[in-house]
Amino acid sequence: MAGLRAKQKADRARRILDAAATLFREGGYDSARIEDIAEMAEVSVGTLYNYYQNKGDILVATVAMEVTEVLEGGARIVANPPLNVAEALRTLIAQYYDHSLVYLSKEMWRTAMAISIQQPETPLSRRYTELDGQLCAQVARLIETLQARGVVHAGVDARAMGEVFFNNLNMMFIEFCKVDAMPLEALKARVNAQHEPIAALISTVKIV
Amino acid sequence: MAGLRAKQKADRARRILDAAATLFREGGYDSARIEDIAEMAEVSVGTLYNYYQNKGDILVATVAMEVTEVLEGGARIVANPPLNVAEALRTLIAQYYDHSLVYLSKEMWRTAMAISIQQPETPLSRRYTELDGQLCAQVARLIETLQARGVVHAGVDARAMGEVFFNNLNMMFIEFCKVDAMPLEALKARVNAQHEPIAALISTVKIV
DNA sequence: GAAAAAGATTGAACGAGTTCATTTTTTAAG
DNA sequence: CTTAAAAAATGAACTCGTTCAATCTTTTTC
Repeated sequence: MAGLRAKQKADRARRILDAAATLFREGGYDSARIEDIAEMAEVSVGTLYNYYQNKGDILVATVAMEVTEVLEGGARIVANPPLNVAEALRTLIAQYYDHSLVYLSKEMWRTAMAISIQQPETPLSRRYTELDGQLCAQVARLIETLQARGVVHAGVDARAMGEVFFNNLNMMFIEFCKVDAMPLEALKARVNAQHEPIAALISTVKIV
Repeated sequence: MAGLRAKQKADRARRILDAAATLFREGGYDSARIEDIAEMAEVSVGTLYNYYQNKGDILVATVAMEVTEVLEGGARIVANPPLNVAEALRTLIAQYYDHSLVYLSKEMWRTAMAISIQQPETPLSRRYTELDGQLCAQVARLIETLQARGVVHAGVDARAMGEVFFNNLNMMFIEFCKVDAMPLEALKARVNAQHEPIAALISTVKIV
């Protein structure tokens, strides 16, 4: 048997992640005790720490999976976007926002974002930051694509524009997660209100 | 004697805040133990918790004072800004960024931002969020002022534009705090590179 | 297939933030 | 001035994340 050890290792890692995700979603991050997660995953507390550096890492790992999925969906939109700046942005951003609460609660997002800010040198925080960078690049690519198709004025700095759009939608998402009562639609409406006038400025097509 | 109690109370609150700020700056947030802060402030651990809900609150209180100062400096710039969009933005943002590291370390900022995201319902986190809102409004007011003086095209949505500029500079500041090696000048250069092309779009004055 | 080496697991012990029943101090009332 | 009531201070005890020396399991060696 070539990989009994490797097999057990993969199995345990997955069990821990599943147990943690379940408990985080059920009662929130703080209420899920390491001991509980270990028990549900059928490993000891010490073993859990062989797989993840600390409690936060487990959460960030969960969030990283979610972001990876969103990136894939976003790539499809960027490959063939609506040929209208405001609408293209709305479509891509809706893809991001709509997926965000499928597997994760606002509280989980808040905790994950807080961790990635507070301990940026952790391997999984680095990964989270890197995924953020990819999302940012994706928005920039959208603007570049629109520019290549003549929908955005040639003189516009697509890269800078994309970064600013991304930082805005990201910051607005943080604010959204801070207010439990705020619905997704309100977030989308507010971001659209910010982006639409700017989209009009860089657009070659005038909307009536 | 009307206010012995009130006087002692104010005195203790200040002593705790001073002690905490000193220890946070010296060795970082995590290394400063509650017991150490209490000892330096000459109160017991329990008393400290009568004045602040938790360790994070003490830090957020410190940061809130810093932001308040920055807001005052910003108001002077907005009242009489350079009559050039890119330059006006640069000036206001330099005021924000340059003050940011005078009293606080990047690590303190990271921790404070993380706390205000993670526990947004805490009184002092609310205060921090409110101050953020005031900074945002200040940037919007800058654009409005420039528009009123004819430097920004009349058709531009100054409010939306200001919010987007602010969210961008705020997000970039978070990234800046995540990388210990990054100097202030690099941050300002990157943000300027993002804002300058947009400033050109909304500006009535063309730069050669 | 037995023994040694390497790799993982374990849970008791530790550290630091937080709580709360008790004690002390201040104010108000008689 | 004495005493009762209110407010605040105190620190030992508690919780929970984290560590690490001892133990067990898997792999490699001969």
